[in-house]
Amino acid sequence: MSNGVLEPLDQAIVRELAADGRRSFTDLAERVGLSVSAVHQRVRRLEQRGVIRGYTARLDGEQIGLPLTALISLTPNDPAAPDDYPQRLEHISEIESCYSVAGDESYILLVRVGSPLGLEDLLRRIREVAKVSTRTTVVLSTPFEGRSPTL
Amino acid sequence: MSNGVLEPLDQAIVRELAADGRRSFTDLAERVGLSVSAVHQRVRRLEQRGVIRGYTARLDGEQIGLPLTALISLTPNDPAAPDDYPQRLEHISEIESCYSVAGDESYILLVRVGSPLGLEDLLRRIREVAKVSTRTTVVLSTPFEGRSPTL
DNA sequence: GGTGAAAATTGTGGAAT
DNA sequence: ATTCCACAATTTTCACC
Repeated sequence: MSNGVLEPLDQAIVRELAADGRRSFTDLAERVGLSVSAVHQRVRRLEQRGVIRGYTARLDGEQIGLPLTALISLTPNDPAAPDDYPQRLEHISEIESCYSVAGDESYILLVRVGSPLGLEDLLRRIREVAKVSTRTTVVLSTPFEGRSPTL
Repeated sequence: MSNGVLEPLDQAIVRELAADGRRSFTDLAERVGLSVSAVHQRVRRLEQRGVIRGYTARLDGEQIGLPLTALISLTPNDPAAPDDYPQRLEHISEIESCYSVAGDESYILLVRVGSPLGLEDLLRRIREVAKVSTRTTVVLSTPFEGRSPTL
């Protein structure tokens, strides 16, 4: 399938929905210069093609009881073990994102917890279920996060 | 202000909107067991209080022309310089998130670019504008990302 | 693909409890 | 703070280009 570049109109739609995921079709139609129906159809197609993976509310970690964010680097205890770490970690809800990376470590996780004790417990669970050693970098503050990319 | 814990009803609403940012008020009302108006009012209040910071479409980096993700650690060249890095970096649109962290480095950035050349150029700009040295970890794949937290 | 319009559904504000 | 109600706006489908 067509990889890489998005058609300019789809690009415009996607940009608007990245900036405001609740923008109405009416609003989108005006901004991109199409009829409401046309926009509607394009958005559905973008969703089906997986260009748009979904919509989400961006939340304030402090105010929802998860004030502690951390980045955790994973290094396998047994380098010969099969690489099924994502599957092993998927069920741990505190893990927001999981990246497979090039470099010294194998994976980097972004996690959110309620307290230092919660982090300690989370690390114990991660090491146990995935048989890895961990290196944790605590986030002190978040100047900005989840900004929408410029297409 | 009330910090930390959210009222159970607000918690339920926030959880639903994290899972699907386009859920309708009607839908939300059914799921949390309130009238549409009550939900409507609560959502507006959550937005005003900043618990909900906004809504966004989650996009597939590959399909929007930004297939290369990286984590960049920043270390100040001059440790005595004033700490205004976030301000200096804010205008660089490739930087999706900026975390101030405890540990060897001062900041960790999550960035998305179109190509290795794009990454090279981005690194040059970051070093130039922020007077930092950088350490880059390239993301090979993303098993999962941006999952909504369990409240 | 796109348009325009009808029908169904949802959003929004106000008065009352 | 919640519910009910009425009106405005949006979503969704469909026939036609």
